[in-house]
Amino acid sequence: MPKSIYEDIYKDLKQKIENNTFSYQELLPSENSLIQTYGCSRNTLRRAVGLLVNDGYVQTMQGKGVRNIYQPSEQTAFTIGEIETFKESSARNGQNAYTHVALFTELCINKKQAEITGFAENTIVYYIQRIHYLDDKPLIVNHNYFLKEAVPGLTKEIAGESIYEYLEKELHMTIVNSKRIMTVEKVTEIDEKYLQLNTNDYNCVAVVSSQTYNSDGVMFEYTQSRHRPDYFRFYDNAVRK
Amino acid sequence: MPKSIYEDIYKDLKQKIENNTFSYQELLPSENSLIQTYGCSRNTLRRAVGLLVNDGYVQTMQGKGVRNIYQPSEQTAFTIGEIETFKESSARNGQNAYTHVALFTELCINKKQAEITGFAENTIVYYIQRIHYLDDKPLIVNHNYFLKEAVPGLTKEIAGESIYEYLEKELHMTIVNSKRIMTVEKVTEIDEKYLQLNTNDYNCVAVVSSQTYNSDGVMFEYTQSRHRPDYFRFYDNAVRK
DNA sequence: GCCGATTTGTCCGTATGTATC
DNA sequence: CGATACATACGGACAAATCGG
Repeated sequence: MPKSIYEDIYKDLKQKIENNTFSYQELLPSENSLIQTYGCSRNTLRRAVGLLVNDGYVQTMQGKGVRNIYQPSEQTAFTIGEIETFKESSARNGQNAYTHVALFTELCINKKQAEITGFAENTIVYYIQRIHYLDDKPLIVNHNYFLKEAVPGLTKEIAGESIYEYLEKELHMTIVNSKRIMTVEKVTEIDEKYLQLNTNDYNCVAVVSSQTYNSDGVMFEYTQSRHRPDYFRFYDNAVRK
Repeated sequence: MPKSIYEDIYKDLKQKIENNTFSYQELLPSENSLIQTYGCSRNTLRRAVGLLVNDGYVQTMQGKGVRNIYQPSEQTAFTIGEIETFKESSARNGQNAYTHVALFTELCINKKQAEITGFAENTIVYYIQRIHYLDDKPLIVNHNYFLKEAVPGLTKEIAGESIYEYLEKELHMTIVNSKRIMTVEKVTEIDEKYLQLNTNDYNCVAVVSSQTYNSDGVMFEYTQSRHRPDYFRFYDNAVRK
């Protein structure tokens, strides 16, 4: 069931680029010819191409054309860059994922936690500690705070599978956007315990803190993900306005 | 000299949001009323709003309206998230910046360097080592590789000021996009020397590797920025498609 | 639950401007 | 200079989601 035309065109072009239909630095067919092939309007096609620009796949040049600047990223243990779950991301990389739930409890946000998470004081949340394994190697320690009233019926069992799958399929919640901050922090005792880090080797972890909003505009999740530094990569493409 | 209407509207709305014209979680005026106030077409207005969505400033909800979800970020030593120079960024944060050029030389890319940088073997580049200070504190060690033929006339003196200012104002080059990868790496001898790091404290640095393209579609720069972990922050906003 | 008004989302056609070749 | 290609802007039409009566 196709949702929108521009999305279909975007996906089609994206796949063509990934399959090396166009070689690196080659110009794509012009807007007009793509309009012909897809039988759509100019705006619609431009919208699709705009998404590719954001992805860093192509570069548009006024008067010249659209240049393919896609280079397949070298194989890597773990990549981010969009909102995607651990399960999705590991499946995409063809690896074997497993999640261990170390803690599942309710919590009433205190003043200090309110400052960190962005939840109001005295809010009731589920606090979950999870460790994500990839090919039997512990890579990430996750500290999740979910607004209780926004995620009713969440259980430890669900947390062991995929929370987002539950939210989207069962609760029909739509995740819209996620603000993230990347930092580097000293290893804590918890990190050391679960990530099996030798502090003579690395004494830091890569930390991604995120606030996630649903389609009702409520921030329903604060998560701190603490990554093994040697398996952490964060891809990004910046476009100068 | 205003460039485009949608950009002006975007900047105006952005500023209004930053100045708390709308409170957190409040709905902005509807599209129709904004069209009236700006006297523009619907598409133009929607384009401006779309940029705010990408910035994580607002969230659009079909049938409801546009909600302000901007929260001013706590004061921080150094932030990235767009293409901006060290000079711009430090000025924005109201701090005193200084750049020391430790090395300025020409280099012929060998096989190993080709793999790292993405430049072809035997390419001639300028290789520059720079240390960025903020309020007399060394924060970043930069390893720049600039394609020589793309940046003629680059000197050590320019490198001490702002290379990008030179590229844009003197050479009239337009920087278009920049692919970046964030990782965490062990401290090297060079890092230790220049960043005055105590390895008992932190033995890692935050590394941002970037490939930058100009409007001719040439990758003219590869840079590896090695940041003091305690002053490093990377902001990002992901929008689910 | 239905209906109409409001609001955002998608799509189209067209006109004009600007950069490149 | 003209042809080509992307960039901006406008106006209109219909769809989908929301909300209030």
